[in-house]
Amino acid sequence: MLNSYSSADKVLLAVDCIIFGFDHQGLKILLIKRDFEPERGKWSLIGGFLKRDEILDDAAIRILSTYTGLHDIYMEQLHAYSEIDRDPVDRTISVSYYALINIENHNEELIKNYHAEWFSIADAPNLIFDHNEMVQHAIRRLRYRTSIKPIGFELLPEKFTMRQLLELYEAILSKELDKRNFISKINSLEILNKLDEKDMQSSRKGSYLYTFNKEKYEEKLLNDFVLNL
Amino acid sequence: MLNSYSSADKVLLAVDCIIFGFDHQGLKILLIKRDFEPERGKWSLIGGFLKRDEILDDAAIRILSTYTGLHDIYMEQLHAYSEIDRDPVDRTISVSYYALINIENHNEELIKNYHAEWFSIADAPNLIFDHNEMVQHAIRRLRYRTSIKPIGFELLPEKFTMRQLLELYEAILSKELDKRNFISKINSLEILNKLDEKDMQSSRKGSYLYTFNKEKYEEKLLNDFVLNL
DNA sequence: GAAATAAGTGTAATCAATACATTAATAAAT
DNA sequence: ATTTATTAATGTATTGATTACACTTATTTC
Repeated sequence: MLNSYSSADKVLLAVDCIIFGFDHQGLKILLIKRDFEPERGKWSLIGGFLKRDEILDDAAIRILSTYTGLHDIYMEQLHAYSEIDRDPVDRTISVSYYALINIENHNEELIKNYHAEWFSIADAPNLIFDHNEMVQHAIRRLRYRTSIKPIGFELLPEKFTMRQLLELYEAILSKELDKRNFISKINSLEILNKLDEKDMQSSRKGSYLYTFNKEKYEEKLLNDFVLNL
Repeated sequence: MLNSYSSADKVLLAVDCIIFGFDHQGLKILLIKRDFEPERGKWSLIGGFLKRDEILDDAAIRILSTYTGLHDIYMEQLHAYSEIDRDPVDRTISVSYYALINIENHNEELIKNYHAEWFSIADAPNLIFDHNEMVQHAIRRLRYRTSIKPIGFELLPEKFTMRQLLELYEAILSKELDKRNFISKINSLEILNKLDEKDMQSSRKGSYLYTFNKEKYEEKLLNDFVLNL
């Protein structure tokens, strides 16, 4: 039995993560100021190299948790980028992943230590290598995903109002949605729990808080429903 | 300036192609009997290793054309597979691509020389490594793609009948479609040219042949339409 | 010219998506 | 205590899209 494919070239394999978060200002991504060459001091996605004894999904999870302290996060592989000189140092193929996180949950300490920062999608700085392209690609995928599955719950705090949910969808799809139609569609999915509790921040009247009902959602998923907003 | 990321591990990067074809028997994939170790003699997707000076898309194109003689074929990257021992010889990450080809156009000679063969999706043999999973994944993607863009034209001969088109969609989606509704939906897209010519193979009456109108299609694409079958 | 075969065609019924405006609840101000 | 300001909550009618469904036509073969 052989123990190598002798003629083939080996390459470096990197993982880059597009980390989406959401707050009252809209949809954001987490970027880091590179502290090593090349391109030291420029903004970049967070990333790292795949280890010999590690699968890509685990590398993505490791990288995400190193920089944010978060575990059990929704991540999805996006695409492999392989332009010859995309990284000038060495031939590196990068596999991108995107993650959705609740912006309140991450570890502030870590983010500070790594010189990471949240940027609104609209005014994110220019990024190194092909990272701008990766971000655009991830936004498209996020929009698509959102249109077929109610994915956005990962981006909200555990308890949220209908308005927050509406604004999240508006941010992701970057279009205005009709409030009444939105609410009735969401309600028709029957994947939310309406709490007795109200959020009094937003108005005099106060608005009911909801939680995402994961069991009902999983149940529904079997009959792969579509959310047409 | 550095000239390597010294601490990172290098790996082999392979490309595997799921090649779809279509004929009167339905949807098919092209498989090859491996003539090298490991798993010599077993069925496999066609694939190869990424070269140092090559991007993934080009590797996929090179591999496809080596085995089929075809050029200018629709291919799309699918997913990177990275289980540690997916290939027992050496740590190999594989990026899958799928292609749609007109089954009549490939080079029979080449296919024979390489011991490649077309198999109906339903009765394809068991494949090496994680190739079965790759195929399943590709079928899902093909279905999805078909539902949002009229992609299937790549799989038909240049001139085709409505029945052939209908049967192609039925094969891809693996469900029956209503003939009248299908035809009126396709017609409403206005992306076909109806020829004066008839195909007399299929019936006494003969059925009109159509060609795909690429210009009209490109025009339509701008307003990203959806094909809801 | 009768029989066989697949092609070609239209409508009504149902379901889904959209557009749209008023009342309700409460806190703050006076 | 009353008024004012603010956002939450709610339903319906219209339009558009999707589905279900059956008969006639053209042609070849016998």
